[in-house]
This record gives sequence, structure tokens and C-alpha cells, in this order.
Amino acid sequence: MSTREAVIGYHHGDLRRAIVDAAVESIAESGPSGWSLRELARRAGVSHAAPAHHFGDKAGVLTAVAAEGFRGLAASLAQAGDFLDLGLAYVAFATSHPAHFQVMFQPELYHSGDPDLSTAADAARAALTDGLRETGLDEPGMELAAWSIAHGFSALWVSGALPAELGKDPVAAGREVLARLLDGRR
Amino acid sequence: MSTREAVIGYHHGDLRRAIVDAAVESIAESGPSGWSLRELARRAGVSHAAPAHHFGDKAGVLTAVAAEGFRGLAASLAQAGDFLDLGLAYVAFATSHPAHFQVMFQPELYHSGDPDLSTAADAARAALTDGLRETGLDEPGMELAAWSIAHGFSALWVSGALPAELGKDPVAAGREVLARLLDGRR
DNA sequence: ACAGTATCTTGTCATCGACAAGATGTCCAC
DNA sequence: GTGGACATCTTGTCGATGACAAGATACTGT
Repeated sequence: MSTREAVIGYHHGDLRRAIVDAAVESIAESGPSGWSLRELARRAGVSHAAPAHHFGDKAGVLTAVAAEGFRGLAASLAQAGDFLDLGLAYVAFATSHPAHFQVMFQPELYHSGDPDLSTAADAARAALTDGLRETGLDEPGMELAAWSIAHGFSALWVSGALPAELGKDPVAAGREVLARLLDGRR
Repeated sequence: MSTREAVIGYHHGDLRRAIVDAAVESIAESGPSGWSLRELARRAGVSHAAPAHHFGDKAGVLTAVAAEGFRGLAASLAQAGDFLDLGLAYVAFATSHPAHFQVMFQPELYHSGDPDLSTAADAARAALTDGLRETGLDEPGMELAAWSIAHGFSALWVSGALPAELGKDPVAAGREVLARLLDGRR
């Protein structure tokens, strides 16, 4: 039996969760557009129109995924210690939640005006800024540089553009890369 | 009259180009999946099945877009001079060709095994490596760091994630950011 | 128990991607 | 210059999809 199927009658129990989870799984396999609402509904064992009640439309599902992603990223960043840690937390989140990460930075895919989403996105952004301020490296441009290098390495890793020689641990490989931003400093 | 419409009889003249251009335009407006083959066909003034002859399927169109993108990136990088220049050339290409850039780094969207595409992708990769070697900054990890920071800044800019205060010139803003990778060096 | 509401179903429609078969134009061998 | 091979494009079709509407069913509080 699958992961759900436990308590399903006319009411699913937690369709919203089931759909989001199924979406994340599908996106990880075949990209942000490689799935259909009807397929997710079938996987969850509900009718083809059931998801619409919770999400409105297809973009609504991706809005939920993106919001969940921003919350996860914020939580990940909040635990980081020093400068390198912060960047590696970013990389760790992105590479362990590639589906979320891919959706988060493609606003055309979701309802970017959604209040829940905006809140989550702002929180993630704040976590990054706050974390960087604590490290003392708050010269102008440094925040953007840190964000850029962490985001770039993450995006390249997730897209599969990086050479296989880097191994399978994105955080270990990322450490060498992010450290370059600190060369010649204290 | 639109850009084409000039010489169209039963044979379009250059349907392949027209479709790729229309695709790039559509992608820039509504993302890598915000368009349909039939819409492009209508725009080009041909029947709904005409594009299939040139590209096979929808992914085929995106394969052509990605290949064109990699060729453009390679050309852009080949002209760069010093280290900063190289990174800024990357940023300049990405931000002036956002549609190409977005597609290039989403391999699920196209036929990544396509020979023409592979050749173009390899050329772009080589242009980056060669350009960096010439700058003398070829310590281990430095290539990845440069690629990451340039790619990250580009991706963030294209996705609209960066604050509006940065202005409208991505290359000018990028210069300040990429320069951080060189602080404390020669 | 009953009303109100949230959740889910069934049915439908326009659109889409893919495929097949046929029509039309082009171009080269002879 | 013509006949046929080939590339290009059209028309027609099919199953799948997203969105919407209307109705059925379960839950919730009073």
C-alpha cells in the first residue's frame, strides 16, 4: 500500500498535504511543469476536480510549494552560525529540496501576490539579511555577493550543470567554492 | 504588419527561425512553459502541425532555444578580457537573453542528448574555462566560484528576486557584486 | 436534529500535443 | 524541360488536460 490510503472515505483527511507532497515528488522527477493536476488527484485517490477546491488552479499548487520552500529556507538559514555556515545552509536546503528551490525562483509559475507566499518569501529574505549582519561582513555589496555565490552554486548543482567529479555531497563541494569569497579577508 | 508576413506562400521561407523567435518572445513574457506550439504556429501564420516538421515536438523547440543560447553565451564569453569582464559578459548575456538563459539551465525541458545542443553547451563551457585560465586566477575552486557568483547574480536578476534599488543596469550592479570575489587579492 | 459549510464528485468544454495521411511546392537527374 | 524524389506544409483526429459549473456527501456547531 502507498503512503496514504490509510484513512480515506469521502473526505480524504488531508488532501492539501497529499497534493503538495505529490507535486513535490513529481517536480523532483520531471521538473516544475512535468505533471498534471489530474495525475496528482489520481495519486491521492480523489476525483480530478478535488484539488481545485484547495488550490484554485495549477498555479495555486505551485504557490503552496513555493511558500513551503521559503519557510523551509528561512528555517534552515536561521540555524546557521558563521558566514560560511549561512551559505552552506542555503546550499544544503536547495540541494535537498530541489523541487521547492526550482519553483521558488520562477515566479511566473505561481501566484506571486499570494499573502501567505509573500510572508514566507519576506521571512526567508530577512533570515538571510539578519544572518549576514551577525557575521560582521556587512560591507556594501557583500550580502549580494554571498547570496549570489550560494544561489549560483545551488542552481548549477540542482540543474545538473556541474561536473560529476565534484562528488555527491553538494555541501562539501560548496564549502570549497564559497570559501573563495573569503580569501584574503580576516 | 508584424515582423514577418513578408514572403509567405505555401512555404514559409524560414519557419524554423520564425518559430524559435516566437518561442523566445513568449518565454520572455510568460516563462518556459507559458506558451503552446499551436500558438507559435498561429503567430507564424502556419497550420498547427507545421512546427512539428522542424522540431519534432515541443521539447524540440526548447532544444533549439537552448542551443542558440549556449552559442550566444560562448560568443559573449569569448570576447571578454580580464576576470571581471568575463563574469560581466556572463551577466550581460543572461540578462539580455533571459528566455534563453532560463531554458538553458532546465534540462528537463529539452532533449539534452541532442548533438547540436551538446556541441553548443560544450563550447560555452570551454569558453568559460579558457577565459578563466587566461586571467591567471586558476587556483582550484576559483573557476567554480566565479561561475557560481556570475550565474547566481544572473539567475536572481532574471527571476526578479533582487530588490529594485539596484537599478535597471544588471552589468553595473553586477560589477560591484562580482568584484567582491577579488577583494584582498592582487 | 438541523442548518450551514467545507469537501469532494460528476459532467462538460475549449485547448493542447502528438500522430497519420495527404496536398503542395522545390529541385535535381537525365 | 520534365519527371520523380524530397522537403515542407495542411487537414483531420485522438486522448489528455485545466478550468468551470452544478450537485452530492460529510462534518460542525447549536
